[in-house]
Amino acid sequence: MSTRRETVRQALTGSTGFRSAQDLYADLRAEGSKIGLTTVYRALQALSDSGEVDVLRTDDGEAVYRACDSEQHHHHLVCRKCSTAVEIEGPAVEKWAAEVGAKHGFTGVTHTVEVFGTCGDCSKA
Amino acid sequence: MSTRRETVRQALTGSTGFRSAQDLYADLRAEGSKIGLTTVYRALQALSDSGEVDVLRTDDGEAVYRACDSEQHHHHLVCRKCSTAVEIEGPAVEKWAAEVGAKHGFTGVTHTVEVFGTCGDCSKA
DNA sequence: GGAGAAAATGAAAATGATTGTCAAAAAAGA
DNA sequence: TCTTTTTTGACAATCATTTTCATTTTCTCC
Ligand SMILES: [Zn+2]
Ligand SMILES: [Zn+2]
Ligand SMILES: [Zn+2]
Ligand SMILES: [Zn+2]
Repeated sequence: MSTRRETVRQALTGSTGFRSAQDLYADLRAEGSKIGLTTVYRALQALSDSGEVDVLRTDDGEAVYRACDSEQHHHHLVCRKCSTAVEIEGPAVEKWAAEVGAKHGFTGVTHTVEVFGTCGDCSKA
Repeated sequence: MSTRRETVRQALTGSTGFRSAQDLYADLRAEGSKIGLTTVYRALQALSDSGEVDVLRTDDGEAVYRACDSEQHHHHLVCRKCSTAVEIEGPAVEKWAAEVGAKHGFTGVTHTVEVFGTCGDCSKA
């Protein structure tokens, strides 16, 4: 249990939205940490592999991470402006995805589902 | 109506799966075209902007494109191995996404939904 | 058809996120 | 403490994508 990995985890937990590796690195450095960029990437990789954090890609392909409350399978409602996210569930979607996959003879069916919009706070500005 | 853009469009139409810019460029050069990589990128950008082709991101962040039959909003069932894709629809998902967005006070709600798996042909190998 | 303006093209350089390398520093074990 | 293993971080290398910019190809008007 490296302390670095813990540092990154906490930096993520401190945010309600999705954050990029570069973002987190800048924040950590700004608050005095001597952590290296490579280490931030490695920590996020590990956290992501172990399922402790969720990852998604922004429109321009950048990977962003989030330490979600739920350990179970879920999806996100993400604000386009501030990147704040709400964890959401959709049983109907789960079933639909599995069925449509099976219907076309696909195996090992998985899915990615993300909902985007502008959150209440950002809508006012 | 540049002939280059048409060339790229046809290269895409010739494939049933999602293709990357680099892929298409390699193919076009292989078949004798003198097209430049920059032009392929520009053509795909334009086709994507005008909604003529669909775009999605692979796990490693690479953008891949597809010239779909349907002009209407739809989603895809994509093979993880060969990238072949089937156009699918899910009215229930559309409604669910809009509702969950509204319920949390989000405006301008959109969504991305993709289903992945191994297609029948690839499953045999 | 031809001259000049405007748009399209592509080679090469620049960008920017992510990954690889490798030697130093820290942690774990004996 | 001494040795071995793991973690770390500066730096270089990758690689898709974007910018630049000069050249070529269209368009427009005569
Ligand atoms: Zn999540
Ligand atoms: Zn799901
Ligand atoms: Zn499509
Ligand atoms: Zn939809």
